[in-house]
Amino acid sequence: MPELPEVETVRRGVDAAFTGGRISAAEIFNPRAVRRHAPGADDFAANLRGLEITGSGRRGKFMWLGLDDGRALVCHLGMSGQLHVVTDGREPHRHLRARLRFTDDRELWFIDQRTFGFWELADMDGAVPKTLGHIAPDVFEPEFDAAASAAKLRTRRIEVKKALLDQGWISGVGNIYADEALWRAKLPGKRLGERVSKAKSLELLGHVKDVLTESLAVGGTSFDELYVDARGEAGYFARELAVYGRAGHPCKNCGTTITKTVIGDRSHHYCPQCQR
DNA sequence: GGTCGGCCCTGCGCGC
DNA sequence: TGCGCGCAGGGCCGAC
Repeated sequence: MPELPEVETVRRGVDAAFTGGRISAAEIFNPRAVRRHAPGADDFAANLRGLEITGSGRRGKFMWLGLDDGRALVCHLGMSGQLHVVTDGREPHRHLRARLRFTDDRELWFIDQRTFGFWELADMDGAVPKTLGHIAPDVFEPEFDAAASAAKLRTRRIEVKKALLDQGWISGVGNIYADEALWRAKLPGKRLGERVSKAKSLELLGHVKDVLTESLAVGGTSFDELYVDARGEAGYFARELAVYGRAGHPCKNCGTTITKTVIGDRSHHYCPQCQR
């Protein structure tokens, strides 16, 4: 599932391929892909025609392509979304939801099996699209304030695992890296935010940044064909995971069997010995 | 304002 | 073999 490292890996690939490129046509094959564009898919496609890509950006799991009319094409990959740079005229993928054609005959494909991802057009508000105003800065942004974020966590009456998935508090963290950061911090995911010490809150945020950094360095986490980068290549962080997807296996720290439970309707993997 | 639960969706694995 | 069910989960929305 694409979280921050996977989205950033994709963004870099798309940025390198298409910055300076001009869109000759846009095609929407599944209207769900542009469900946030109220005037509909045809209008969405018409808006993009003839525009040039000026660059790209990212906040958390959202990425966008800057457009020369001052707006942005915001992309969220959802659970299974992929952006592919296509140069070889291959046959359309069965889950191809949208496609941009460029004047040099290259194409940007939006493939999304589960259709939780989407594209939208947004005006910019400074450096970030207006529609992302409710998304908190991620740990790599200069605006991210670790001390303030730690303090905010300590006001919350929800489990810390749930808080990590709240993109309004800290963005870019999904189920995989939330579990990994909690294990590194030796913090039980069920503990309420208000019961986490100041030092532990800061330590947790440090582990969030570390695990995201390490994953980004190897191209993110791939479990199956649902995540590959813009060139179609898998990431290698799955082999580094300590708890996520390792229920029934020994903890890499103490040997205790990793346990799987549910917090906030999402799976949670942890070491019952280390995370007490 | 904060929290919670339900919904969207598709493919896979499992049990019968 | 084939069918039905549960599961995976990010973000949004309405309800409380």
